[in-house]
Amino acid sequence: MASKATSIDIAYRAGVSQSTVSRALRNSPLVNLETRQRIQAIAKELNYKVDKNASNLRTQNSHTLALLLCEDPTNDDSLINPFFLSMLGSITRATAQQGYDLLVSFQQLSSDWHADYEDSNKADGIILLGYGDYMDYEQKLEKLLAQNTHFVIWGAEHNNKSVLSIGCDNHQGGLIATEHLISLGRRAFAFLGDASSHSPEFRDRYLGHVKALRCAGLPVVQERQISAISTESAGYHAALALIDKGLNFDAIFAASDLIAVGAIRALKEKGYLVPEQVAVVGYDDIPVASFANPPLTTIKQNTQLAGEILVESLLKLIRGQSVSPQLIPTTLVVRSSCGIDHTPIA
Amino acid sequence: MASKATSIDIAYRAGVSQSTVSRALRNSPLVNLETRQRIQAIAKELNYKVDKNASNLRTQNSHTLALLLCEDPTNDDSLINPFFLSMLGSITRATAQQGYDLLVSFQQLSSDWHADYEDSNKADGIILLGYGDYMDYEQKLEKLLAQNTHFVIWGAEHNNKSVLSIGCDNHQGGLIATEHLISLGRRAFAFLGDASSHSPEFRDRYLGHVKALRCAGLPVVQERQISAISTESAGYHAALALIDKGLNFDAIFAASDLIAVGAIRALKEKGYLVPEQVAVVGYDDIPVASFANPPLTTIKQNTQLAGEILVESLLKLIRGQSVSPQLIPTTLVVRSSCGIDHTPIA
DNA sequence: CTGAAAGCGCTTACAG
DNA sequence: CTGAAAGCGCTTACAG
Repeated sequence: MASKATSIDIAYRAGVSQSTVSRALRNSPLVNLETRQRIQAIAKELNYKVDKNASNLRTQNSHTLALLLCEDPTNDDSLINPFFLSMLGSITRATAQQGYDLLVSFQQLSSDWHADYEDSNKADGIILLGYGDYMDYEQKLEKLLAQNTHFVIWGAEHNNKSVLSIGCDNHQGGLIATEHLISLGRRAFAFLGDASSHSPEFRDRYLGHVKALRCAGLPVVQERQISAISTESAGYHAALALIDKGLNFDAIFAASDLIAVGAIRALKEKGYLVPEQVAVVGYDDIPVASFANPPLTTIKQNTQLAGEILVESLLKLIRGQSVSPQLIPTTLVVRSSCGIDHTPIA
Repeated sequence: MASKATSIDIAYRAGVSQSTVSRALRNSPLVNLETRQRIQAIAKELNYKVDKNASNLRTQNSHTLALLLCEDPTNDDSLINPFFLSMLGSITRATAQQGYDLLVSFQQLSSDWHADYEDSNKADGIILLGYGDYMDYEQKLEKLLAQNTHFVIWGAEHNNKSVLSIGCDNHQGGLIATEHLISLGRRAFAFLGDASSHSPEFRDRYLGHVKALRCAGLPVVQERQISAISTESAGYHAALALIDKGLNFDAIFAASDLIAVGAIRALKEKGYLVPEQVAVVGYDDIPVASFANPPLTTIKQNTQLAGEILVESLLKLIRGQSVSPQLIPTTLVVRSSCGIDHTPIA
């Protein structure tokens, strides 16, 4: 096996200096057109590629973005939340479209993630993605900030204005989901999902939900809010806990589709008819949503657009351009899990 | 912002040479234990990280693996096959566990993918993943081989013995899926999926299917094999085409879950009862499978294990250790889409 | 056990 | 338009 061609090999064949080769390959107008083309032809012939390590070392930037998936460690290890998988796909595409490479990593496996990437010069910036416990990594964000690391974070808007967050409008999502249920005649609502400041995205969904109730003059019943992380099993258990309380309810707004799907399973096991007795709305529009039984009405987050905006914003940040947090609108996807017009039970 | 600390900064503070710092940070026993610890403490304090570009350039290896997702370009751009998304997740994990980084990329966006990664020294090896048209990239594989690139390919075993392939045992999968249907009394089979050499994985599933029919003394009816790529919509149209032929059939073996889900939709639209009149088995066990209506019986590929084996094998290849192709056994996941004992119709 | 030095393969002022 | 040279931040023989 011949070892890889370097710019020196090309210089030798072309009878020019290595500097000229370097310039020609970057298509510098400084180099005579004919020489440039000759050099490029030789490079192609030798299957030459610029050594990124060398050029990055020299220029001190990597043309690489890092994606850190910070998932709730209580999740089953083998399952990544399908919503994030979808985001991962769109971020991968958007990154490639911008001519950057994408380094992917999971948080749990690297305790020192805040420093691992940019500091080791492998990435110019970081995208943080995850429904983690925000309290947990608040300090890590501080550290990133202190180090002047370029990063964007997916999710709710952040208290600290220096943190650039991009996310879907969770408040609006919670609002329209609930308004839809109200318009169908539902009156007694339960909310399944953590609504504390540990899960700012879920909390915003909850706040939107509460706002819709208030606007409609409906009561907000604390006992019908059951905490749950975003898994099918948490949704299942949250719904069981709700049922156990013996309270009346005719609608469930679940903070995520996985929770909704688990809740539907629990409801059916306990003999409830969905949507006749209990309407259910989820959040995310993961692929499973349309295959649930009944198919799940949900709030769709545009992951395609989200990935693009995330990447674009990070790139702007890296280039020193000004960027501001963005809220991406969500849309209601109506399927049959909320049924049609309903006579209120309470 | 202070610029990043280098080994020289540490050397200065520790009052030793830069060489000693480098050794100490790699925990070399050559360096006096006390000195080593002092240096490591200073490094920690300065939040120092080795510059990977520099060390990679020097050592000529990158501790990075590249994953190339080669998807069928006829797919909807926004959707990645959930099976590959799941593989992506397990590969990401497995790579991190081995202390490597993962670079992710899609084929369509880079015409020159065969050279982009290893040649530019950003990755030590490549994992190729995709239900592409194998004929299409046969030559690209040749090129990879010619360049002595380290790579593993997910999928069917390859004619060229120099290509290391890791995959699930598609033949066995097709066999057990069909045997299961036969055991339930099904006799008139249709196969939905490309069975040509363009899709070696699907073809192996088909061959396993045919073998089971032969063993049971059942006819293999050419007209009931309808080509389809792995999308829900292709499955839908394939099933419609099958129905249009006016042939009798009481079982469908679909080459993938997406095809199966599309086929079920078509069957239901046309008034067929699933599984009463037509039993359906899919392949992959994607998340949607359990939520299909009826829940889909399918062949599960162990993506967790597959990711680990893929990464381990590639790493062995890179280290020059011997590796051989591996076939990962599949398992039958029985749900309700094949129903129970059935009186044959033909 | 430690240091001085070479060199990985580029990019880019500087000089002509 | 082109070349000689410095230098990015490491690792690792080589010499002591």
